[in-house]
Amino acid sequence: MEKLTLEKLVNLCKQYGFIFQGSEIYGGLANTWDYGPLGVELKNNIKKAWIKKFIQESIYNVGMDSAILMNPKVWEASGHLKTFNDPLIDCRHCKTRHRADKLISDFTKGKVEADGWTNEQMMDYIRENHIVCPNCGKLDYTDIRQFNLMFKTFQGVTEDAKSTIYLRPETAQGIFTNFLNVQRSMRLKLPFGIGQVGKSFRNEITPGNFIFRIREFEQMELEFFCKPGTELEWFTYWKEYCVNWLRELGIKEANLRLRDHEKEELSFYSNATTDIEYQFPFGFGELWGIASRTDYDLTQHEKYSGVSMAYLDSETNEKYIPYVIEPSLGADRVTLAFLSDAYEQEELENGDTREVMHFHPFLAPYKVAVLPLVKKFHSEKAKEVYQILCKYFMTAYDESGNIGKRYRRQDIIGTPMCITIDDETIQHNTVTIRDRDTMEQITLPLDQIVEYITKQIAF
RNA sequence: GCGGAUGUAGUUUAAUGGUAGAACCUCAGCCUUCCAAGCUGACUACGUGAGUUCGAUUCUCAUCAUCCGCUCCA
Repeated sequence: MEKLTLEKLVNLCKQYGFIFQGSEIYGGLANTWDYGPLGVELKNNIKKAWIKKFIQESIYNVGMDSAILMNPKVWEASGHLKTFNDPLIDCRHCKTRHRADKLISDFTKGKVEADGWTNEQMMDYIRENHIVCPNCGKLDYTDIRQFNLMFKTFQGVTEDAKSTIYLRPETAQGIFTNFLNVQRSMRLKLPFGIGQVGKSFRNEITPGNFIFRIREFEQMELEFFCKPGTELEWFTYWKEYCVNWLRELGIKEANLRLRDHEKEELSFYSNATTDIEYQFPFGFGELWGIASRTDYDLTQHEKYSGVSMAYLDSETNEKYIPYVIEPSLGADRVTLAFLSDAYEQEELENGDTREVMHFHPFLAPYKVAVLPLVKKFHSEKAKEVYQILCKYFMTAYDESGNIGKRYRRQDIIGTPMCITIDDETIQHNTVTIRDRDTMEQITLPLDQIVEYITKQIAF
């Protein structure tokens, strides 16, 4: 079988209405992608599957949906304002990139700190003191550019009243800032988790690889709060829980791997981090980051807001700030993973090949297609059947071309079941259901098909 | 952001300093009673902008986008 390339997948997504390039008729806008009719069904089904497993089926967890715009102090507390904002400078000669403030600080051995300087001040200082490129020794820099990973916008209707606010770079902070609200209103006891699905924005310096790294992306995050000391047990628990979710939805084992972060790689606040990586057409990439974040986030918010984040443990009467396990999954990345995992090229008996998308039926954009065997004899009855099914499932209807062609159209977009309407249907109210994977056909009375399909697509 | 490559219908592609042909796909009609059959017809493209030229899809420049490498990824 030919290897799936990213190019092939991008084309398939475009051709069949999964994903289109953003603003295409205006020449596009870099790294923006729009989900088409099938893509949005797939992605919504993935989100539904996540919510089902992590909220509905977990005795510990509840859901929420916080605002994208937040008080800027949130980002001071979280550290994003500081660490997501670098003055960068390139050496024209050797093409290396440096942080301007670090060049100055290194050059003066820490005697001069450029914190709070304007770009012009830093540039002047570098020129006046002849601070050469540490890599090649030349003094040939580009201008300083501010690389702010957070998108800025303004709140306030009049220009003079406007204040800078940010589009959130992660959904997590909306959960931390609501920790007390959720705990109190839902009468939750540790351990418990709060999950949410939502858009985040990061001005990535190098986006790319289709929807793998985009600047506007969607996250499915769980913040799981537990008693200090128990965090590593829960870390393992959620790691397995996440992998199981992927397995149950049919991700191929061979395309998955776990990567534990080495001590040196860990963020300063984390005492354990594992990435679940998936083998995309361009190689392995991070799909799901599971991090044990200690009490860093809640402590920071306590510090900056002045509001106590302590939890009163009613069993021991202790007060403490809970520790946090954060499994954070990119919705677009995992959509890409399901797309490439579903792709298969099948050899047919006559030597032809066909492309088939083998989505888990729960994820498939259309669950079932209704196909009249011959348009002029069976389409009236077929439309009746369509009207029944569309109340329950995303249902496709196709009457153009011959029956074989219509089966294949459904195969390539991953529809698991096709229902053919023939003379038998008209005479005896029975239909033929053909399964995409087994190619088996079964005959069922019309009044049993809703129940049958419901069973087939269960997750 | 830097370096390199690329840009012709939805897709894959052909040709050309005198504005483009095909295949597949799609659509309509005929035909067709279970896996891309056939026939007839139809729609659709030179990424965008400027320059050179009598005339540019072709040459030049800019821009946008994509791909590959570098850089970056709290």
